[in-house]
Amino acid sequence: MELSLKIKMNEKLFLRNPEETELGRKIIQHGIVLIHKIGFEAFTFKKLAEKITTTESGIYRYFENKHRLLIYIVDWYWSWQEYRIIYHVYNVKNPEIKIKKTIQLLSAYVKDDMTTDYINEKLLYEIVMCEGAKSFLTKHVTEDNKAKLFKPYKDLCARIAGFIKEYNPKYKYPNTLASTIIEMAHSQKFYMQNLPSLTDFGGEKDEKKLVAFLEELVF
Amino acid sequence: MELSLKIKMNEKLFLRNPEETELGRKIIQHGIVLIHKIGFEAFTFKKLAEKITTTESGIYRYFENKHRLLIYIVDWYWSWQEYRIIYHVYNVKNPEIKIKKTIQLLSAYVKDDMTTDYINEKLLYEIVMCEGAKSFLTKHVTEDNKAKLFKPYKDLCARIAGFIKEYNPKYKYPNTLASTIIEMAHSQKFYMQNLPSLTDFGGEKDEKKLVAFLEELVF
DNA sequence: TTTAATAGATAGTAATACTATTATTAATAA
DNA sequence: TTATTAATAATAGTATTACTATCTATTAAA
Repeated sequence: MELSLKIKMNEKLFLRNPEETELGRKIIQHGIVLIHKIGFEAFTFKKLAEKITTTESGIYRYFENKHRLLIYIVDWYWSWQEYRIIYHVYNVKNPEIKIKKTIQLLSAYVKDDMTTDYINEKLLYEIVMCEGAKSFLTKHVTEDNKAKLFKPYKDLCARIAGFIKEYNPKYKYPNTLASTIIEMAHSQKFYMQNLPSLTDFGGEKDEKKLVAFLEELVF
Repeated sequence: MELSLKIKMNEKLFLRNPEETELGRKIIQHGIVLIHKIGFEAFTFKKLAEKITTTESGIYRYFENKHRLLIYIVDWYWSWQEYRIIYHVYNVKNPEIKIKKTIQLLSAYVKDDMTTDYINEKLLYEIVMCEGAKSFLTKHVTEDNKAKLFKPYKDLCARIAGFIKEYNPKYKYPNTLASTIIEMAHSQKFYMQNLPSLTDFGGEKDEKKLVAFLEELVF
């Protein structure tokens, strides 16, 4: 990711850059709203086209298929999360504090943060929670990975692994622990809302216990 | 789950019991083979029908849709894993050994174990690794959960949480830790094979390091 | 001003996810 | 035994999905 507010996206994700045109930004903005509303399975380009008064083929000129659009918005989310972490940890020397801050940022309920005009971070966060794994749980993971489509997720993981290495250079599984933190912050949140018996924080509205659990796991 | 070798499946999962007929068993057996081969997205009842020389509508008489078939086989897998754990932990008193055995069973590469004639556990294990999460990552989780379609997964989680409580009755997050173990045993395995930079055991063929990681996490 | 690129609208196609109907076979009652 | 009913199998049909292709209108650059 780039350290500017504008997140540079992998060019292989789209046929034409959606950031550059009105229609492109509408596709992203309302794509997020619609996927959030009806779920990725029921989401189609035709339905999205109706919402933004364009045609199916209009959207196909930007994205090859709906899966690429999903990866696009999920990638954007991970880059945004990494940006937030870098921002909040800036000038912090103590690696323990860096890790704690990271856990908090990943576990907290996200609100639409208004730094980006056409992306609703709250909805995006819920999409990543419910549909995020579908971006790589496919028969074409390997090709997609070669095309660097999952780079933002891997970058975030590597950054957190870096904090863990700073904290304890001898620890043998920094990457595994980092991906565990990211994944658990999201999937336990999904369980809390949908399958509470898989957690110990069923139905609770705040994330304090989840943060406590993750901190215990790490330290 | 029932303690017999025959796993009793939730009746809401099917329209007619696939265990009771030749065609039904073929649907399960070749359904597993085909989902493993082409992935759940590309899998259709028509393609499966061709493989077992029946018709699409023949399969629809057993399962409402392909998602129900997925839940059926994923549920079978979790019940089978719980059965294996109960079996291997039988007469063991020490909760630490119980947990270690559980971690080993969940992390080990599964081979087709031949106790069941028409289900290939090795393929099923890989399906759960790649497609398992899709059984509950839907807009209808809540209804499915009310219909108890995820009971085998929750039972397994509760059993492992029980071991954790035995080991340390004061620990505050037994269910969360249990679901973390189950999930990480499967998703880290997926990463090892497909996105190795998210782990510290990239490309390795055995699960020793994964077991060590999970044990460090718990103890 | 001409050309070239872009956007928009329309139509078309193969495959998917089903449903409904008809045909066939098996089981049971008169 | 025959007639009736019931269960199962096969066939056909439909709306939607996931695209592709074509044609026209508009805008922008040379």
